[in-house]
Amino acid sequence: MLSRTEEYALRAAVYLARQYGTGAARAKDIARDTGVPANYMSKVLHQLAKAGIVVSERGRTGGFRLAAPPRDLFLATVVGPFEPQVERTRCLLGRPECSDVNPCGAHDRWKVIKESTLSFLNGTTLADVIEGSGSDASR
Amino acid sequence: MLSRTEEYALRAAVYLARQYGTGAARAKDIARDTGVPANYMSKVLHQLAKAGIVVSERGRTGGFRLAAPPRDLFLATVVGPFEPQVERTRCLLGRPECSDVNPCGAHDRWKVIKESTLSFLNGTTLADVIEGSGSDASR
DNA sequence: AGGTTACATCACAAACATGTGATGTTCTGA
DNA sequence: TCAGAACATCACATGTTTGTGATGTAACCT
Repeated sequence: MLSRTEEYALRAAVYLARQYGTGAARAKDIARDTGVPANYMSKVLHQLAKAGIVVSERGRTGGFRLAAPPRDLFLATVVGPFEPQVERTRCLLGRPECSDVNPCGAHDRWKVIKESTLSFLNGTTLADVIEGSGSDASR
Repeated sequence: MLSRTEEYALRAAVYLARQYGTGAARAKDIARDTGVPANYMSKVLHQLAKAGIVVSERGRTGGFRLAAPPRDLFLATVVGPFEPQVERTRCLLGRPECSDVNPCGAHDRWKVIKESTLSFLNGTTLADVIEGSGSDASR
């Protein structure tokens, strides 16, 4: 459902959320603890930094920190910089035009799936995830 | 959410469902009408044939037919031969162990998404799709 | 200051998905 | 029977994702 790279971004963000407020974490440690190749994780973290989701600090005491409290960061924000941009609206059956007004046979059902995925990503914060389960509706 | 190849398989299956009972359709025509590269579609159709979802016939009057009535073919069946097999159970946060008993912080919410996708694919037939919309619950 | 430690960046390789072209093989129908 | 039409198969090209290695650059600490 999500690309590997997107998952890696989530893992890093959750990792940083867990130790929010306790200083910067080194890319190498994040990579090791999340089971992601170190150099690859570096690039992912760099992209997250470029997107303003994490802050990087160089030098001896450097590393990465979340740019905002976990409560304010949604999964969609974390994953956003790695999304293909396109294709989210593509018709499942390949029709050039496929919309609510002019739907293909699978449009309505497929739309439910897409929207529940989006609302999961848009409605869940890093804080929600590190606190454990519990739905939006329950608070 | 689905790979391109999986979408191509769906397009072909829906195409064949639409003309179920009227004989075989040629790969070239299916490819043209669904907007898929002809040679690529050939390979997709061949895999569908190997999986027993469609039947191929050679020779002058040859082509592809569905191996069963549209009402009996679920989208999951069509897409199945192209699924990676793995990764469907992978933890979103990369934990080696992640299950209902021992869940990560995102497990429950993520599970809802995965299951709604699966129930869409497992609960929708080709007949449902060509008839237009209408949910399982409504019949 | 200068060395060490971190991130930043570049170059490239491997794996996979996707797409193209050519050729073989089987069946039909005249 | 045999030529044509269709699928079957092989070989390969392209593009993207994922992963690896080496080097550059900035900051800290002694």
